[in-house]
Amino acid sequence: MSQRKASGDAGRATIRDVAERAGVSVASVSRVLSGNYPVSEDLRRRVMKVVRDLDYVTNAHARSLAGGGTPTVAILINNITGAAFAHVARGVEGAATLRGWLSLVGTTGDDPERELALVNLMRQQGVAAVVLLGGAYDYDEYQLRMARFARSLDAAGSHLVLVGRPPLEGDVPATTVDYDNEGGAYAMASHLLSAGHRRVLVLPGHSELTTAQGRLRGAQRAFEAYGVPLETGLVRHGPYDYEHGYEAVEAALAETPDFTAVLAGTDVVAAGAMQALRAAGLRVPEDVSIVGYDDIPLASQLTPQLTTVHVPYEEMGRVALRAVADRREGGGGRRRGSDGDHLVLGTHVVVRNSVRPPRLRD
Amino acid sequence: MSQRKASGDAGRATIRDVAERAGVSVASVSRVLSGNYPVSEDLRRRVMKVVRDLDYVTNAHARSLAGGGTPTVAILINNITGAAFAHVARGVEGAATLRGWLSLVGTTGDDPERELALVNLMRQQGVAAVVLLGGAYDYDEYQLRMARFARSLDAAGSHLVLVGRPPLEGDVPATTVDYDNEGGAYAMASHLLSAGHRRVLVLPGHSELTTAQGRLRGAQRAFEAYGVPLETGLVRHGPYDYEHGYEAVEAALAETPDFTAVLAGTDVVAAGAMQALRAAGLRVPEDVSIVGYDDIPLASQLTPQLTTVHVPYEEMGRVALRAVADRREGGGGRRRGSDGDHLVLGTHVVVRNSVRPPRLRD
DNA sequence: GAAGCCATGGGATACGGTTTCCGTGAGGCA
DNA sequence: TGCCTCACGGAAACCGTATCCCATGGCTTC
Repeated sequence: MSQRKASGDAGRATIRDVAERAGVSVASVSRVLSGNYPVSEDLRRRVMKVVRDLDYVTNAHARSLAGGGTPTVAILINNITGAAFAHVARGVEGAATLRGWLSLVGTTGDDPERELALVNLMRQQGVAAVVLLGGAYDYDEYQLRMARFARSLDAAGSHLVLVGRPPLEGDVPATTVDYDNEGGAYAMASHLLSAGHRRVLVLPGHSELTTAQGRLRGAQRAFEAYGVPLETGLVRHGPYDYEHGYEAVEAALAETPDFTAVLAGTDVVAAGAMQALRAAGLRVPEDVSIVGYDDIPLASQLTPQLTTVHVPYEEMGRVALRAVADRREGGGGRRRGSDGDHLVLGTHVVVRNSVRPPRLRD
Repeated sequence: MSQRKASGDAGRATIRDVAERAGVSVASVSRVLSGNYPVSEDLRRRVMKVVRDLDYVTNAHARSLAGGGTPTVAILINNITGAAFAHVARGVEGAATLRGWLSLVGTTGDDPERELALVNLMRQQGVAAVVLLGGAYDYDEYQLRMARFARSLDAAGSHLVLVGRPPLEGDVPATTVDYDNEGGAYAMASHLLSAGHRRVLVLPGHSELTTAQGRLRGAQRAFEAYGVPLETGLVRHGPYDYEHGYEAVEAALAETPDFTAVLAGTDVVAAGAMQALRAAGLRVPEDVSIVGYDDIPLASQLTPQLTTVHVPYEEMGRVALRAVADRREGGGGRRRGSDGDHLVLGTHVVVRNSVRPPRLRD
C-alpha cells in the first residue's frame, strides 16, 4: 500500500499516470507533449485523449529542472500603482507573453532591503532576466549595489536590465533601456520660453532622483539657450506626487507669486499644481500656464488637457524584453560595453491646451 | 573528464558544489540553509562561508519539486494599466510578500483564449491560487467556463479566487471577494436625488458587464425609492473609458440636453464627461453636477474634485490573499458553500466638490 | 568502567520530467 | 528469401533539493 499514490488521489496527475492509463511508456508521453520527436498518429491520439481525460498539465518545476521550461522575466517596481511604471510593466509583460515567457512581479516600495531580497528570490527562480523599473536615487552606494546585482545575476545565467535610469559605470554585465529625459525637459522648457514665459516655477522632483536631475538639467540648458536666468528661488524640490504639486504652488504663491508658468516634473505633480492655482482663484491657462512630464492618461483627462512630454513607457518595456530575448538567443557571447547594452528612446512634446502666452497679473 | 561539471563552470552553483567545498554532506548544507534541523555552530559557519563565497542560492524549482518551495499566487488581470486593477494587484502582492509568497502576473486583454492559456500556465507552475481580477461579461458561457477553471485548479491542489465579480452559481470550489457594488450605486444616486436632481444622465458601462449591471440596478432602486422615473433615454451604455464619457455627454447634449447631473459608471468616464461639458461651455458643478465610481486617485486630482463611491480595491486584494492563505493553512478541508467562500466588502460615498443642487439652464 | 542516550552528520531515495541509448519490429532492396 | 536500414517504443540516467533512516561519537548515569 505504500506503493505510489492511492488511485483516487487528490494531488495532480503525473506523466506516469498518463503513461499507465494510455498503456504506453513515460517517454512516449513526454515526446507527444513536447512534440520534438516523431510519433505515430495513433500514439498521439491515444495519449492526448488521456491527457484531456485527466486534465493533465506538466509540472513546470520538474520540466525546468530537467532542462526545458518556460523562460521567466521578473519585473521589479517601486510602486505598482504609478501609471508610468504600469505602462512599462505592460510593455514587458506583453512582449514576454508574445514569446511564451512568464512574468513575475515584485514591488520594492523604495526599500533597499526588499530590493535585495527580491533580486535573490528571482535568482532562485532562475529567471532569464530581472527588469528594474524607475528612477534611482543617486547615492554613492547605488552604483556598487547595482554592479553587485548585475554580476550576481550574470553568474547565475540571468541578466539585469535597468529601465528608466542611467546606465551603470564601468564594465558591468547589465543592459540599460533609457529615454531622452534631459532632451524632453529641454524641449518642454523651450516650449514655455518660446511662448514668452520668463518667470517659471520649476518642480523637478527629488533632488537625488536621477530622473529629476535630468529634467532639471534639461530645463537649465533651455534657459541658458534663451539667455534667461533660471532663478533658484523658483525651483522647488519634492516627491513626484499630487500633494507636492499642490503645496509647492501654495508656497510659491505666498513667497514668489510673480511666476507665469509651472514646469512640473510629472503629470501628477502638474495636476496638484493646477488644483492649487484654481484654489487660489487663478485660471489655467489664462492666468498661469502649466506643463507636465510623462504623458500618462491623466494628462489628457485633466481640464484643460495638459501639454506634456511624451515618454514611450510601453515601448521601453517591449524593448527591454526584446533585448534580453535577443541576447539569450544570440548565445549571450556578445562583448560587453558594446552599443547593445545601452538603448535610448526618444521623447517629444505633446502640445495640448495648458499653455498660453503670459499675461500680467495684479 | 565527463564527470560532473568543469570546475570553472559558468552555470549556477549547486548544493553539491557547496557541500564539496565545505567538506560536508549535501544533507548538511540543506539543513543549514533551511534551518529546520539542529546543526552545530561550527558546521553552520563553515557552510555559510562557502555559500557567501560562491554567492549560492537554492534552485527554487528543485526545491518545490522536492516538496518545499515558496507558495506562489497568480494575478490575472484584463489590463494592468487600469488604476482599479492596479490597486487590487498591489493589495494581493503586498499581502503575498508579507507572507513570503511570490506573485506571478498575467494580462488577458479580455481574450478568453489567453485567459485559458494563462490558467493552464499557472496550473503548470503549481500556484497556490489564481486570482482573477475585474468585472466579467455575463454571457451564458461564462459560468461554465469559470466552473471548469475552478474544478481544474482545485483538482491540482490550487484554488480559484474571483475578485470584483459576482460569485459562481452551484457547488463550485472557488472563493469570491466582492464589494457592495449595487449598494454603492444606490447611495451615490440617492446623493444626487437628495440634492434635488431629477433628470440625471446615467452612464453605467457596458450592458453585459456584471459591474455595470449592478451599478445600474443600484441607481434604479434609488430612483424608485425617491419615486422618480429613470428615463431610459438618459441611460447610455458604453465602455469604461474616457472617450465614452466624452462622447456620451456630447450625444446627450445634442438629443436630451435637459439633464442636470451625470452619474458616471467610473471615475474615468466621469473625467471624459466633465471634459465634454466644459467643451460645451457648461461649468461643473455650477451648471451640471457629476459623480463617479471607484475613487481612484484621478477622482481627487480632477478640478473640481470628484464626488464618487469609494471601493476598497487594495483591501480586496489583501482579503483575497488572506482567504487563500487561511484555507491553505486550515487544511483546505472546509466545507464548500460556507460563508467563507463569498466575502463582501462595503462601499461608501466620498463627498467632494462636483455636486451642487440643480439650477435651471436656458 | 560499562551501558544507554542524545545530539549530529552522512547516505540514499523520492519529487516529476526530459533525454540518451538501445532494442525491436517492419519494410525495402538485392 | 535474407539482410540492412529506418522508425519508433522502452529502460534508465540525470536535473537539484529535502528528508528519512541509520551510523557514530561524546556524554550522562548507574
